[in-house]
Amino acid sequence: MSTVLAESSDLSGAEKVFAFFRDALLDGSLKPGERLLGERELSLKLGVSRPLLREALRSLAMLGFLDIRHGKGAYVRQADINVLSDFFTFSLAQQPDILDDVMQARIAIECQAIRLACERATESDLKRIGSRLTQLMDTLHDPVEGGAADFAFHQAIVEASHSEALTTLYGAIGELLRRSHVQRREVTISEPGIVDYLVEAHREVFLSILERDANAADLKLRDHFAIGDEFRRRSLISAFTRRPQT
Amino acid sequence: MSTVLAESSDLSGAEKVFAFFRDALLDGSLKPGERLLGERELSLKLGVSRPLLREALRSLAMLGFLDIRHGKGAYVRQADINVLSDFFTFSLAQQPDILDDVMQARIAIECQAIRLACERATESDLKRIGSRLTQLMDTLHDPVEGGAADFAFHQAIVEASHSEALTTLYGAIGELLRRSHVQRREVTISEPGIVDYLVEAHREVFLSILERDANAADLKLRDHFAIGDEFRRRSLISAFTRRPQT
DNA sequence: GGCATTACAGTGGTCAGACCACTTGATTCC
DNA sequence: GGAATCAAGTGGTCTGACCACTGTAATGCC
Repeated sequence: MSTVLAESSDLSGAEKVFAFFRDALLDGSLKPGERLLGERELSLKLGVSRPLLREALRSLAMLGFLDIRHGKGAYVRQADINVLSDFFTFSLAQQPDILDDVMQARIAIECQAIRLACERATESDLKRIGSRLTQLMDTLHDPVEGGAADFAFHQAIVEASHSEALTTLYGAIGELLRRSHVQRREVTISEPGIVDYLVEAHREVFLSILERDANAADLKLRDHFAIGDEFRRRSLISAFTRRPQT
Repeated sequence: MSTVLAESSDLSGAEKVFAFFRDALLDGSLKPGERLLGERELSLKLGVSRPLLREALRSLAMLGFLDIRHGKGAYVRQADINVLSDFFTFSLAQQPDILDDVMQARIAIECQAIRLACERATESDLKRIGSRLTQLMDTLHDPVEGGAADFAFHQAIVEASHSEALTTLYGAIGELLRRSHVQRREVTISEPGIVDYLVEAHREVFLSILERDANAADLKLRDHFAIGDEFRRRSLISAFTRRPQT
């Protein structure tokens, strides 16, 4: 570390801090699981202010290299696929028309997840899905809460897959999906038959998991999505039909 | 933004800031190329201290979403997915278990993508997939190049889906998938019948896209994955059977 | 009038010191 | 022995100050 300081006479404070971490991680003096010095002590050692050190620590935590615990300290961690979460939320948010297209990612993940859920779901998983289904039934007439409950139901299915990759990817686009759910609810809320559809479709999806037939569950879920699209299409046609009379 | 502030009475300062950026990017009020308010003004608007805002800004800059210029301001930039691939190369190389689970993400994305490719693939897409198939055929006996060509073939299918969400997700785990391909090739290279299987399976997948039957293509691809798993399972059994004789 | 220099406003970069919230271990009390 | 309290050390956040950079406007010189 004294070597780093000797070399860093022309580095900015931030560069100095990042160089310290880069070198320590690469030369193995900092390993996963190890705890860093406290912020006050480390900022003194590195010759920078504590807020500046915090900027660097927060950045490294966001990149998944550190795990910062309030009251305990900062720990070096093995970065894993969970770091995807923040990146995706911001990355996909910058794409135009993402709320429509993200539906494809949703279908991809959920249809594979429900197959796995048929094989892997525990009693605890099934209870949670059932509970989310109840909550969904209780919020059918409210687009915002209903959309959120709808998302939570589907998320419970993905979690029942017990695939870290699928769960993480789904979580990464979770905010986009929740917004997509709410948007679809708002658009279709006045369509005749929508409430009956929501009740039946979600109940049948749940039953298909209980029956543990992966192919049937996949098909049932795709039907759910296709009919949802049909309601949305009808709603758009209705809106178009009504407009010239306004 | 006032809505965000009204909702955020129980959020920490940092959470408030990140929620602001997430929402601004999602609702399009912040677009790539746009300049943020100055730190002093923005921290006042968000009701947080300037050092705290700087922590968030530095983090977002590290992730590639902002470009901070001394004396000029901070600008929103389009995140580059290649940043994440580099990150994976460095960070996940030590996590062998991820290669198995990420297969579920691969199946999810590819099976949905191939359905869309049957509907949406252009002549140019089909040409590219065909060209990748030829390359795959030319590298059957080399695990490294063959694995890479195999990955490129599948990636071309995902691109032919013309879904930004699927393409982005696939690209982000692309390095992991390429490694997974190579690993599977290395493990199965000595299995009898592997070459014939690789030839037939990939040709049939390509033909299924040409026939534009989404359900059949999905099934064909799942068969491809299942048989690949069988070869891998056989290879593991062979290795186990041979070991006691060594 | 055109060019060069200087000053100023606004920007980010960093600092010191203070206070709040959380965690953990030690001590005291019942 | 168990529960409650306290203290030390941790991270989380704040205020206010000053430094470095950028760009524009004003001023002076030719």
